[in-house]
Amino acid sequence: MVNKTPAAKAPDATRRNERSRRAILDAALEIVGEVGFTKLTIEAIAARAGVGKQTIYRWWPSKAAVLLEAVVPEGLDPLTVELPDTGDIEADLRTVLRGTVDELNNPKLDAPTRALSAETQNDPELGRQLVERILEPQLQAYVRRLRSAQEAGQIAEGIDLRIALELLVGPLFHRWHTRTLPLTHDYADTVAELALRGLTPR
Amino acid sequence: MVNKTPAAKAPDATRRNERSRRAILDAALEIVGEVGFTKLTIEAIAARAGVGKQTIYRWWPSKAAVLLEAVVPEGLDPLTVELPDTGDIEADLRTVLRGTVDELNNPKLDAPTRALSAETQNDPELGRQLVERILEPQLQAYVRRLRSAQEAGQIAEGIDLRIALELLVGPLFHRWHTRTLPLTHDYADTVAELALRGLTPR
Amino acid sequence: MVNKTPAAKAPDATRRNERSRRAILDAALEIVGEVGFTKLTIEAIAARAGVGKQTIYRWWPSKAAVLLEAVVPEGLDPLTVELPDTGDIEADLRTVLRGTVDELNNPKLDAPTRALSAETQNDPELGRQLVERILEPQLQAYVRRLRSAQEAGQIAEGIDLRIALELLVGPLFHRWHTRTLPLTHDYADTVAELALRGLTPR
Amino acid sequence: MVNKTPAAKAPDATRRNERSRRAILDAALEIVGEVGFTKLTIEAIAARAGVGKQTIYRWWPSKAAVLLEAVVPEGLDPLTVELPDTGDIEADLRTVLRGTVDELNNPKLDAPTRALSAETQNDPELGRQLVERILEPQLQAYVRRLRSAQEAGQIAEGIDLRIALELLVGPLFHRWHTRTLPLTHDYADTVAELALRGLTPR
DNA sequence: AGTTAAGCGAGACGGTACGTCTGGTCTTGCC
DNA sequence: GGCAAGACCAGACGTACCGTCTCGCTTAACT
Repeated sequence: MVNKTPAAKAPDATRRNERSRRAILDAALEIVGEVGFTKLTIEAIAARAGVGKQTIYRWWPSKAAVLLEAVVPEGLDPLTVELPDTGDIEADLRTVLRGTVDELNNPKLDAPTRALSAETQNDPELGRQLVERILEPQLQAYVRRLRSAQEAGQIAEGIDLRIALELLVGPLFHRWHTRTLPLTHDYADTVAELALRGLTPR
Repeated sequence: MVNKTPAAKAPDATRRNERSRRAILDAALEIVGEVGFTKLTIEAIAARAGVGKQTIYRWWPSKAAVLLEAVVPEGLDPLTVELPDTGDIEADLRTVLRGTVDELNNPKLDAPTRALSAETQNDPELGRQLVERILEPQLQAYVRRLRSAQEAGQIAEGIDLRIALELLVGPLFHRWHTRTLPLTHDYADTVAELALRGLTPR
Repeated sequence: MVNKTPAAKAPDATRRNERSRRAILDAALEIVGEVGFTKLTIEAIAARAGVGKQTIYRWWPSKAAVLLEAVVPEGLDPLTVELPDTGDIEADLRTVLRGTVDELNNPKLDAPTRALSAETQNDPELGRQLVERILEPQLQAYVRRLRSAQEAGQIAEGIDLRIALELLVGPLFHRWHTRTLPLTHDYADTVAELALRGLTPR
Repeated sequence: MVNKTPAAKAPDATRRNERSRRAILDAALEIVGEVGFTKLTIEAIAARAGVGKQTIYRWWPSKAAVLLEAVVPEGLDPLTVELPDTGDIEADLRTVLRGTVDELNNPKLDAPTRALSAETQNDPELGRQLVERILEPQLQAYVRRLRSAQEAGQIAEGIDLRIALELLVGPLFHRWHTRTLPLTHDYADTVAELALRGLTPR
């Protein structure tokens, strides 16, 4: 399928100007970092990128969509994501959760990430894309690692690994989202420990 | 403290028109339910409420602030919140998490709640208020109930109850926020069970 | 009955606060001199005069009416106006027209006078009042002086003195109104001379 | 000179939409005739003309400027204006002043003309433009006709023709402006006669 | 002397319009 | 045909004033 609506006339992607595309994505990231998502405007992006507004409207449906593409790691994300597997599930989870904490604390990513996170509440379609292209691949990697642990007898049989995963990442996102308390490595460790304790066989 | 900025001249709250206030809050809730937060405008609220725009700007700093006040249960929320305490911590948590699931699934609350949740990402001050006035009182109730269970020996000593609480509610909010999978009573039960399993003494 | 319109409730003028009245007139004159008539607002007058807005609305129908009252020489204008009569009509007219030129060039009166002059175009009722209370008494004084000259044989019989008067003052007001060329004593003299030349008997 | 302020970025006049321009001018004239200048608003013009407000603000600095352009005869006014020259100066002036009286009595032109006349008092720059683009060309035509009469010996040498002109038109504008007495052909004739009498050689 | 009814300062209110900003579309001319 | 540029229609923004309406408070005048 090429067009959602029959009347839509899709632009010819082969003639697309890659320089303009990069300039737009870079400008969007810069501006969102400077003034926040609310004051990020298509006009400002176009001006900063030295680009006509139509060039943005031609390729993206909204400023959030631009930001989404700007945030997605350029080359290879979809399925390449993999968690470490040393055989020690708790150690591996600590490592990963600490990494997640570090990412969430990264000030350069903070503005666009929060902006996108916010916008998904108002724009479910955007949310679907963000989940599909960024979140879900990572969650699947968790599931695969947990399955490996389950097969090794480190996690009780019969446990829904999807829920297990949410037990691990839910607390981190909750704290990030509400800004109630700081996200630290200690916190990551404790979450990993307590969650795992609920998952291990008795 | 009376004024944030010395130059600000606060309006006289004793002269405030309560009818207008209610009309504004009601109109905001109605409109956000109809067209979503992005298309909710101050002008539309004023028009629907039969009120001048200035009357909104006089008392609220943003449409999000209006919505916040509209969503807060009118009379008595701050500390009255209390969780059931039957002595059976798992049963009580199931009850409460099921209730939370029901609230999150309530279509009438969905639009304003997501709108506020989103806006807190762009407006930290709003987030602070939302946490302080709505979220934190409820979380504290969790902490009190968990402490009671801890004292009854149902939860291991030395466990940080704040983190315990996040283990319970984090997964629910994560699923609500990402719209990945449905929020059901079964899900609430499973989360309660697995989280508690990690908290109980060995 | 005291009221023109049955519904109108006239305020009791005997209880009027003279201090407030003066403060309002003074404030209006000050502000119009500072920012011009367009930016003269009732609110600004009230604020500067330390007066409630209602006190202005109670006694005047518009900001132009305030200005009109502020500009009218306080005590004695209506019929006291009299032109000099030395027996030499040309000399007397030169004196008077030079005086008019001086008044029109007075920078303190310029702003309010132009403002009122302008407003009469949009508000004929105001124009009627301004003519009746300020302009007409002066014009009548001209007519009386011209009649005296006519009776002395210095002005031809049969000449409409109303038109004669307009021949004298019309050019001055035209030049003042259009700001085309400067208003000088020389100009006043020349107008008096040429106009009179058209009025004298052959 | 291109820009008054160096920072101003002038819009590209070659891209201007002529249909919008005409619609705006027509709408302004209509509305001013219906409700008067004070209640003429930019918003109403835009709405009636089916035009965005910005399109008005882009090309005109004020509603008065719009009206000025709307009132200026479209094609060819600047120097084409010429008074009749039959050789009989008094007859010619009667013709012209009668024509002026008719124009000033034209009810369709009355509202916008009075509005502009009024506005020039508050906005000297507008006054300058109105004089330059409308009034002065006509006055110059008077001067040329008077010079022709002077050269024919019908007007005394040494008379300042600029002042002579003001003797003729000043009275008419004074009466129009003050609305004291009606403007009739008889009045025009009398003014022409008396003024000329003052100008002719003895 | 006590009551009562205005005028008064203050400012909240329902409105209208302001002049600006941005959204999203359309047009022009360059490449 | 993509693109930079930017004019265009549309409409929300947040502000300024409008003219009306309470609210207490003075401040007479009239019991």
